[in-house]
Amino acid sequence: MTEEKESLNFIEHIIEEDLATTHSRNELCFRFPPEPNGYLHIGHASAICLNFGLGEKYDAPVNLRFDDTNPAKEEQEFVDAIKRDISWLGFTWAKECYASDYFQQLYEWAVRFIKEGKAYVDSQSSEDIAKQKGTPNTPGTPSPYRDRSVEENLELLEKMKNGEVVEGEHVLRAKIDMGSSNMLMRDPVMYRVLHKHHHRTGNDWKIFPMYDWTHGESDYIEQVSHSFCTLEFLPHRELYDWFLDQVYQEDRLRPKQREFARRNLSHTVVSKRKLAKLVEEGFVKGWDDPRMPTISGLRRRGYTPESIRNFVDSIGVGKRENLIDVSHLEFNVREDLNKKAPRVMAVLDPVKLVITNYPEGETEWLEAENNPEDASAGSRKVPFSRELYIERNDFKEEANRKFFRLTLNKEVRLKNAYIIKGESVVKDAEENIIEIHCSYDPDSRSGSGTEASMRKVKGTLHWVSVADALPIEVRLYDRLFTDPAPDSHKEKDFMDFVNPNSLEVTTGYAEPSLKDVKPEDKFQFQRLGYFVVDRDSTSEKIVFNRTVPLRDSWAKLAE
RNA sequence: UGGCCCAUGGUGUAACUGGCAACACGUCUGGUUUUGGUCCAGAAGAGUCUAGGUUCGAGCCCUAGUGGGCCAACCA
Repeated sequence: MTEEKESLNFIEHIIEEDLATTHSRNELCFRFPPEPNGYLHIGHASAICLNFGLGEKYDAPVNLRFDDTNPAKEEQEFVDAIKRDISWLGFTWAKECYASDYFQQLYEWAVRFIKEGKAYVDSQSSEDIAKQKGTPNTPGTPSPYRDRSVEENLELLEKMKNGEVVEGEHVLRAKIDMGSSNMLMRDPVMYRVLHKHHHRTGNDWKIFPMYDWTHGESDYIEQVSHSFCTLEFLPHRELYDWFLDQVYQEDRLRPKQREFARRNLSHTVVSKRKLAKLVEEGFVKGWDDPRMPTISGLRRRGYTPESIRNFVDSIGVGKRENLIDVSHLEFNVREDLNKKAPRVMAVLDPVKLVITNYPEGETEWLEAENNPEDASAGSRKVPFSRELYIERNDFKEEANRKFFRLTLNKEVRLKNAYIIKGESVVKDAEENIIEIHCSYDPDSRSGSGTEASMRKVKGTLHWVSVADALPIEVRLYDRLFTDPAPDSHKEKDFMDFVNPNSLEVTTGYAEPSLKDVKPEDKFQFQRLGYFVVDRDSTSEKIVFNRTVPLRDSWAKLAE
């Protein structure tokens, strides 16, 4: 066994170092802590793959913890959707946890804080409290309630808890340092009063802990060793540690928060508020619209879990600002689908091709390989006859040498079938081509030894037999935003960058073997791209979403 | 007027305690192929934000500057 020199990302370096100094391997424990207030999106995929990936790498548990401390925004529906999406990505959590399970413990600790003079009830308005906080440049001033007696504090917190005060009347604040250069240390709010129904605790609690007061303590309760979050939480670390200092006991493991940069995808917006606007204003049909950057949208677009995980792994983690080009993501889908998606033929912009020397009324069933990348995928039969559909832009009456498709008097191969030669065209009164006539070489059937090495033809076309053609509906997608970074234009509305042509609905014909497909089945339509069967469509026809075009081919076909 | 974080080809990351800047995507050539896909071979493209310093030697360490980001929700 030779030791492979493996390059670690900075997160793994942190863990390796802790393993070498302070932590034993079986102490490692991670967590993914979504707030159940919306759907998971591609941005979350990074955090999911990071935490669960570490779990797999170090054989350590990863908890799925719902950060459900704000009943105003959270719903059971989102809890279910999040669990479904994480499972779909292929990850398994060790424990399903809820911050709300720790409300009682948190409350008992808070009482202790008061008794120890580390917390007090403030009875000012949120505006006044904000004012006293100062600015990043100027220190804050202490609240007039900062030195309330322990008894009074205890009594008021009890009232808050029992719902005897209205929302906003009091808050519980930690007594830290109003002069700190870190705004978060200026007596942060620990509890606020909220008379809202919570999706799990119902109406039991009238006070709800803030994020900072909940997160580190939840990590501590679950004995999470490393709590990874995004960079904007870096200033929270000092507070995370302060809260932990107050409750930490020597014989327990002490969690650490570390931060990484969130990944930004070009031509993508992940702000919940903005995505919601797209849904509300009808630019997309819902949160799982195939154009949406949500995990469910990507799934419906035909992305595979593997492609998303490979993508996240390949872009790594860092600490700097970034804007990852979507071509990275697209590469990963193509790479995965290339191995998995059976090749089938479909024609989206049909024009009739008549093989003049082929017997009328006859149909022969030709052998077609399902996937050249996967021998075990086997083969199928496709019907061939005198009248076929081919792609309109696969024919030009005459063309230059760079045109690798059908022209008059030149030979091309029909995929899985015969070599044909263009003869003539039939046009209507407006000079539109209605039919293309050609002849075929009966001896050139696929597999008959007429490969390119034997006979050079201009190219290979996909086709569908008219008599057996299966009508289909096809949805072609383009990027949702015209700008690589619609979020960076602070002075402009992101709606200015919504691409009005992000969806093109069209029809076409596919080979009959597709008549029994199921939702989420994926195919490569030869030369047209990767497609996925859409579920619950409103169309009579089978609907296919194009996941992604084949590399380059679509642009060139459309030239 | 403050504090903290970051800075490597077009993009994203590497470079283990300093030792000729690597990988992937993208781009461009050429070859194979019954997909203008795949696959194969190859190329171009950064001398690591700037200026100093330490050192035999700096992308890595130090100082200053510049540029970008974060911090003033009873959101997370």
